[in-house]
Amino acid sequence: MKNSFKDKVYEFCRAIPKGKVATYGQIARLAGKPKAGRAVGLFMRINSDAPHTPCHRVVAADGSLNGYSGQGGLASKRKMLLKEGIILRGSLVDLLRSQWKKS
DNA sequence: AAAATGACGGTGT
DNA sequence: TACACCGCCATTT
Repeated sequence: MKNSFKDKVYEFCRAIPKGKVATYGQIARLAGKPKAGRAVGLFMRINSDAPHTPCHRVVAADGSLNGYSGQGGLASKRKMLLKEGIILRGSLVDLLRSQWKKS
């Protein structure tokens, strides 16, 4: 209920536009803790995963899909990203073209 | 208060 | 590109 780091993470997570992806480190940075990427991933995992928060649009710094607690796991995540127009290079996301940039 | 946990990031090999 | 190691952090027990 507080405006804690965790809440900010979810907030930014929801701010990711369709067709774009963000890295854990980027969200952490926006939340004010550039090195808290680890914590960010932790929050994604405990999150309700449902469309409430598009945690599937969050990938690792190199574009690799590390994990997904949602249904289907990584396989489903990859599929969703592809469907949203995000370019996938094998198991890696083409960050050069699909990484979200905060205006 | 201290220890354990984990969907990370960067660097070196 | 893949793998191993270390450093960093918030939350929970």
